[in-house]
Amino acid sequence: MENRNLRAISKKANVSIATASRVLSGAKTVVKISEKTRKKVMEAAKELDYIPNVFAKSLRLRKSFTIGLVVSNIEDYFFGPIIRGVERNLKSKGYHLILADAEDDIEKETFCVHDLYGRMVDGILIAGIPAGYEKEKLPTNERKKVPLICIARQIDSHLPSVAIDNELGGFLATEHLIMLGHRRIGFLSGPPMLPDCQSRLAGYKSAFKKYGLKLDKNLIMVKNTSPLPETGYKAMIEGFLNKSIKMTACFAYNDFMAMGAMKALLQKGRKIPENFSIVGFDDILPAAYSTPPLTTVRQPLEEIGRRATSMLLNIISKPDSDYVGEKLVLQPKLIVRGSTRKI
Amino acid sequence: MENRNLRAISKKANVSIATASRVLSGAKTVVKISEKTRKKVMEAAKELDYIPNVFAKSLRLRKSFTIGLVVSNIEDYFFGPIIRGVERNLKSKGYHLILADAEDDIEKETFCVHDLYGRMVDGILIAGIPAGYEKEKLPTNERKKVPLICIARQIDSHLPSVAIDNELGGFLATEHLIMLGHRRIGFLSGPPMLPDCQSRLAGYKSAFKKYGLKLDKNLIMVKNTSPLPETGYKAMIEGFLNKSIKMTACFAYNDFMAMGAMKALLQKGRKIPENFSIVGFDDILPAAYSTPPLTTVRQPLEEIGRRATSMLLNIISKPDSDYVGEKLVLQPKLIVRGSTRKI
DNA sequence: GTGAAAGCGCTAACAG
DNA sequence: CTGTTAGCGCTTTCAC
Repeated sequence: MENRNLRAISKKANVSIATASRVLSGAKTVVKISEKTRKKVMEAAKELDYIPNVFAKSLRLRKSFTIGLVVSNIEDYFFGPIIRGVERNLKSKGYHLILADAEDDIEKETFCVHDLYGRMVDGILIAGIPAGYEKEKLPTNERKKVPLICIARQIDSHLPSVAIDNELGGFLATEHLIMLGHRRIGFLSGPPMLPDCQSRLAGYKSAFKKYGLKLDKNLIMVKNTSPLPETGYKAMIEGFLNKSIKMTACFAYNDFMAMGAMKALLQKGRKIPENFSIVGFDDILPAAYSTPPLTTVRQPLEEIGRRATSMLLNIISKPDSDYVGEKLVLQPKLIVRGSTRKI
Repeated sequence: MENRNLRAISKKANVSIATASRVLSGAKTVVKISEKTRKKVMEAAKELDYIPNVFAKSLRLRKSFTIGLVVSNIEDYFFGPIIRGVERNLKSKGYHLILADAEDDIEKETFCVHDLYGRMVDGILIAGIPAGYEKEKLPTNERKKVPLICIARQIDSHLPSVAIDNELGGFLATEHLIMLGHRRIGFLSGPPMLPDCQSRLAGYKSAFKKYGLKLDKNLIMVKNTSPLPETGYKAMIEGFLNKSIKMTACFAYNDFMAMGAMKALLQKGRKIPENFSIVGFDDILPAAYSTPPLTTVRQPLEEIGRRATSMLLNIISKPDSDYVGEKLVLQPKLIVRGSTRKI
């Protein structure tokens, strides 16, 4: 009654443990088994309500059928669709997901990754490195040969990654505002150390260049805290509203910051989009439900999660393949809503 | 080089495997070990960069140091803080979190729980059962004796739970509107089968009763899909704006639905709070950043996650305690912002 | 204080 | 086609 293991089944079915294992452990074995014994075993398993012991299996196979996902901040809605993409893909392939939250702290990020190694995960996905990371601090995969992929934020290292072209995204957002006639366009920056923030800024700059606009440092608003609404709110007040700078539009690092900025603008009597246009980034769920609905640059978040997972599982199944530095770059898409207007 | 296990360490330190285990496996053992050998072992472990094999350990100890968390819909921001509360608490105690997303589907929910059993988790947390669940379908913990706790949505069964007093929350929201002079107050319902939705509705009704208002079925707007912005948007249009019903305010099942409803109201020319007041529920992150900022009933989400985790770990450590039906009920809190006003 | 050895449940040679 | 057997790495009696 106590032990629902292969031995119990083999006894009940009058076969050897090995045979029971062959029947129950799935298709892999090339060995053929007679229908009779197969049935006997299956029935015994059903009767005993057999659940294979994953630890014994993992111990034996040196494989955990588990991958770890570290998100930089679980409170950021940005990760919801990514997690979903990862989880769906994983589930359909019999893998499990161990989730770790770095709480936007680089020390915790490092701890999480180390911890995951100890958990013997077959692979690791890192979604959104916290600001302030240093390449050297990020635990590499050398030691344990556990493949590691970066999601949604490229890291200019030897690690493979799946992300959109952030520079193009920044360009599209800025170009959209330029096309609407804006000239004094701000950049509501996320944490400057974030590689994707740098890329979006680069896109912003290249749009300025292409259309012959002059860069002005006063147009760049920075507040070096997590890219949440509060940060956008403060950056907008301190970097623009409390100063006497001319600005008719801005491009925000992400939707969350844009939402915070919109609140600040409205409080100070600006009307969006009549007086001020704003473009976000990501297209998180509430972006379409803000007032006015937010024009933004969409990232295919679920797809990013899904494809990163496929890439990872692929690497896992072919451990000798040379995936170092492989990068998958997806395309962002401008979604025009109500927060931008012709000047 | 290959094997970084206890055997390697014991060889390097010239001790037995047993001794190495005693030193490295932590405090539990009452046996004393001389400082000398302890040091030898520790050094060897450090040199080899030893990571204990959790599978061997779990196999031996019949314990996984892992708990499973099933969320009904990872896209719902509602779960972010809950996950954080769970994860933080777990991490500090050396446990890991396997996350499963039920995608608001009761079949998947069931699958997830079964799957988690197979994963030998030491306990399970279920956050937000999807609508349409049936008590019988929810896998019970009888079989495997794996403790299972419901979070944020009480289920009127024998399962322990941690949640707020939803009826009180519904009462507070409705009372607030009544105090502001509203009499024709709607209820923007979530999926009616959801137990917390029923409780909030009950609170709404009891406020009506207490203040002598008359219930009117026309005031209840229902759209039986996941409680996301889109659902609130449609329910408001179909249940109110397209009809000729008198209504000056409404209480929404949650913030997400409130946001959708606000969009619908604004599109039809209503002004919030001048023409129409609305109260949400949960106080998710963007609630404070909507236009106008949303008056809502706050749930202490992170605390719920944290306390449910403590409860679960407690049960795990004392498997014989009688926790059946234990319920922890926390208090909701009305947060008044800008979406409600005197009539 | 320390070591030898059994065994957790499973899979994969190797025999037969 | 099926059975025997040797471990995977760890903890834990039981000796000494």
